[in-house]
Amino acid sequence: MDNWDEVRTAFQVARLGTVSGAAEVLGVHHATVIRHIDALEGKLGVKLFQRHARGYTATEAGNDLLLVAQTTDDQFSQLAGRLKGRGASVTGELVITSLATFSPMLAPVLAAFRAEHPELTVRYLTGDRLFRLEYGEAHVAIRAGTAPDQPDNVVQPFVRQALALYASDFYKETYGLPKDESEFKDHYFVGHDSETRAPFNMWLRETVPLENIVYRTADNRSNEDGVVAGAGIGFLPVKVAERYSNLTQVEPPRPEWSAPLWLVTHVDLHRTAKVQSFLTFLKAASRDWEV
Amino acid sequence: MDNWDEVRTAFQVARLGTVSGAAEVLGVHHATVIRHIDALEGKLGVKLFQRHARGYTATEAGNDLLLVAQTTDDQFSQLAGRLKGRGASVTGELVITSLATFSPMLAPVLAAFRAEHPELTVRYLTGDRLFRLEYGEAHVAIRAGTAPDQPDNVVQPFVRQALALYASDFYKETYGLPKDESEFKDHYFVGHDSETRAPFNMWLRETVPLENIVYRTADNRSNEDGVVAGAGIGFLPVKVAERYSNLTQVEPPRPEWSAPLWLVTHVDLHRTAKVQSFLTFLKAASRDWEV
DNA sequence: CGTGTCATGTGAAGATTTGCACATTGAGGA
DNA sequence: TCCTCAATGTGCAAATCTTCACATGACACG
Repeated sequence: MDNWDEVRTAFQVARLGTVSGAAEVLGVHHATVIRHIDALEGKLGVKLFQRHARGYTATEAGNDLLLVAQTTDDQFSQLAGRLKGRGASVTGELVITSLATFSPMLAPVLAAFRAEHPELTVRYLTGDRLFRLEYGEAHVAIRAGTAPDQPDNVVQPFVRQALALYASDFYKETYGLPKDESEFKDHYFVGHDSETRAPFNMWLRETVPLENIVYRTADNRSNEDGVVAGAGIGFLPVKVAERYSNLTQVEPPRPEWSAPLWLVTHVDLHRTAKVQSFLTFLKAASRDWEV
Repeated sequence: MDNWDEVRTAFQVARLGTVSGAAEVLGVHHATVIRHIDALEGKLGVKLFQRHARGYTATEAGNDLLLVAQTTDDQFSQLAGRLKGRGASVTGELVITSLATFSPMLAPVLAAFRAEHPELTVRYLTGDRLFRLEYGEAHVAIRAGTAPDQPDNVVQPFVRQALALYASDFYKETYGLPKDESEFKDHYFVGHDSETRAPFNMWLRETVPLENIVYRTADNRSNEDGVVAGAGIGFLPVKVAERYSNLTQVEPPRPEWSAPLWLVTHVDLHRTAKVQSFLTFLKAASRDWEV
C-alpha cells in the first residue's frame, strides 16, 4: 500500500459508483481514475470493483476499502481545518527563551499576552544552555550581546536594557555610599566571577580595583541576591531594582553600560500570526525599558 | 487536503526527522520529498517542519499531522493485509443465485461447502427477477436455457437436470397410471400456465391434448405442489421427486426433456480463489444429477 | 583547527503520469 | 426494435513530476 492517492481515487469511485463522477470530484480525467484503479487492484491482487456499462460497483474488498478510506478522508479534512486555522490564529504553544536575567521583565508581558489569547499555552525556557531556534526548541528568543547571525534566523533589534548601580539599605548603613566615581575605590562591589563581554561588567573591571569586587557570582540571579543582601554595590536592571524597596540607586543608568538586546525568530515561524502577534505585543510593552 | 501522497511523505519525514531518511523509506529521491513538503506547507499555509542542517523537526502542526497520518498508515496496512489475503482465501461472502427450482439440489451443496470453509457466509438468492452479475449482486449464477452471452460473463456448461414424469399415490388410486405414452390422452396433467421454452414443457404441449392439462401453475414450486397433491401427472426433477415417498415415476428421465444448465460468473470475480473453489466443489457434487 | 561525512537545496534532463480524442458498449425510452 | 445518452476503455501527445548532478552548510572527530 505505497500510494495513498490511488486509495483516495478508489475511495471516490466506491463512494460515487462511477469513474466519471469520481474523476469530476477529484478534478482529473476519467482515464486517470481508471488507471489508478487498475494499478491498485494489480498491486493488491484483488478486484475492488465490478465494471459494467453503468459504472463501477464495489466488491466486498471495495466496500472494505471504502470504509477505511472514508474515515481517513474525514480525519484528513479535520486535520486540514485545524492546521489552516492554526496558521492564522494565536493558539497552541508559544515558546519563548531568554537568559534567566530577563525573566522578571518578561513574565508580566507573557502573562498579559496569554490573557489576551486564552487558547494559548506559554512555555518560557531559561537555562544554562542556549535553546536553539533551528531545532524548533522555541519560537522567539531574546538574546543579548552582539547581533546573532545565524542564517535561518530573523534578527530584530530590541531594547537596550537600562542598568544602574544599586546598594541595599544594609550596605548603606554599614559602609555609606560613594559620592561619585572617584570614591569607588573605597567601596565593595558585587560582580561576575568570570570576565564576561557584557559592557557593564567590562566597565566595572576597568573602573573598580579588582580587589574591591568582593562578592563574585556565576549567574545573574545570584548577583542580584548579593546586591539585595548588601554584599556590595552592583549592577541591576532598573526594572528589577524597582521591585525591591530596600535598594538605593548609587549611579543612574548609562547607555554605555547596557548591551543591545535582540529579538530572534526562526525564519520558518517568523511569518506566522502567532509569532508576529507576540512580537508586536512585546515591542509595545517594552517601550519604557530603554535607557 | 487533495493529495494524500504528500501527507504520506510528510508523515515519514515527521517520523524519521530527516528528508533523506524519508526518501529512502519511500523509495524516492530526496528532492522529491522536499518538494512534497513545500507543496503541502504551501497549500495548508502552515509550516510543518523547521529546516536545519541536521534534518527536519516537526512543528506543532507537523506533530499533529504525524499523529493523524500514523493511524492512517496503520489502517492502510491492515486493509492491505486483509485485501491481499482475501484474494487467495475463501472467506467473506459467497453469493449464489439461481431459479428457485434448483434450491432443493443446491441447498445441500451450499451447506457442505460452507462446512468446509467456516469463515464463509453463504447468501443464496432466488427471486422473480434475475439477479445481475454485472452489478455485483452475485458471484455465481446457475442459469437454465440457452447459453447466456453477456460479454463480461464467464459461462460454463453445467449438468442437464434429469426430469421425469411423476404421479402421486392419490392420483394413482383415483385415476390409475398410463401404461405408456399412448394412454396419456386419457390422463390429467400438471403443467405450466404459460408457454415456456423449457423443453419438457414444449414436449408436454405437443404430446398431451391441451384440455388434459387441467392444473396449470405459474411457477415451478406450485407445479411441484400440484403433482404431489395428485392434481395430475407432471414433470419433476428426479432429485426433487426422491424427497417424496408418495410419488411414482410414470416415465423415466429422457435427455430431450431436460434443458442444459449453465454456470455463470462475472469475469472480474471468476479468477478468485473463492469462486474457483466453489465451482470445483459444485461440479464434483453434481456428477450424479445428470440424465 | 582542518577535514570528512551527512544533511538540505536547486537547476536541467529524463521518465512517468496525465489529458485529449475517439471508439465502444450497454441501458432506457419512444 | 431502434435511437439516444451516458458510461467505460485505449492510443498518442503533452505536461508534470522525478531524478540526477552538484552546491552548500553544519557537526563530529582527530
